Amino acid sequence: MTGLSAHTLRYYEKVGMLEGVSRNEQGYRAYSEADVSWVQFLVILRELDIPIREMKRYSDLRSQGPSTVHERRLMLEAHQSRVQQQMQKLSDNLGKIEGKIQYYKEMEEEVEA
Amino acid sequence: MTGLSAHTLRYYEKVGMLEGVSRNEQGYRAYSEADVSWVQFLVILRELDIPIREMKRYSDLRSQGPSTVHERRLMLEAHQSRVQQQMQKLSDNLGKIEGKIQYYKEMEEEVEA
DNA sequence: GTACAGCTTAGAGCGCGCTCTAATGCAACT
DNA sequence: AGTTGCATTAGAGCGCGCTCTAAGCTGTAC
Repeated sequence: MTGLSAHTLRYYEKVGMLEGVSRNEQGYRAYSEADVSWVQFLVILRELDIPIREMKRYSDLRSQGPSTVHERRLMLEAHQSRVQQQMQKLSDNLGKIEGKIQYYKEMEEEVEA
Repeated sequence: MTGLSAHTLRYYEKVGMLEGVSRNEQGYRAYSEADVSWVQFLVILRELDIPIREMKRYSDLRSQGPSTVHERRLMLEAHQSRVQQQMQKLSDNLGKIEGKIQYYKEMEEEVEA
């Protein structure tokens, strides 16, 4: 449901980003819908290249309740602008690569001609 | 000039992405302008998250001369489309984060009110 | 003369984010 | 009763891309 392996879910729990997962009679984990949504959000953060310790920090704030909403927003905004810069950089570099590709295409045509 | 540390330049040389750097009388490396341009290109590839072994493969092709131009272009095009997809994903995820930020803003306003 | 800065090398070490192992236990199927 | 399959845990291991160490050599400044 989240695309993460069981191993990775255990790991996320171990580092403290995933707390309060309930257990069934046999002691097996029973993930709630809320757990799944939370992990899905963690996956988004991970895909934005946010380091585990930042995700952990965010989790801790979330556990502390609504009083931390402002700080959480600041964190998200900081990463938002970081990712925007990264995308700009990727775009610039893609442009340079595109130039090289065009150059190679010309070379290939000359060889054919 | 490239933003890389001396250690990293040695490392790139060791893994075979940077060959034929000439030496002066004392056996010290003397990087040519061509060397610098090449390293700057490697830095672009690295910033596009191209793995070292791919960069090494590209270097090997380059060493083999103009006959490998076509294959080099294919490699660049493959990474180009991969990066484009990655940027799309980043953009999607930024949208989700933006939604959360707006939600937090509303929560903060309600607390104030 | 000697201290210092900066180069050389092979190889060790590190931080990250998983990923896997090994030993054990429980539940269901044959 | 035995086999299979999936869960549990603590902790080890891995691949990546550096990053640093240690020991030694050379040229320059004082």
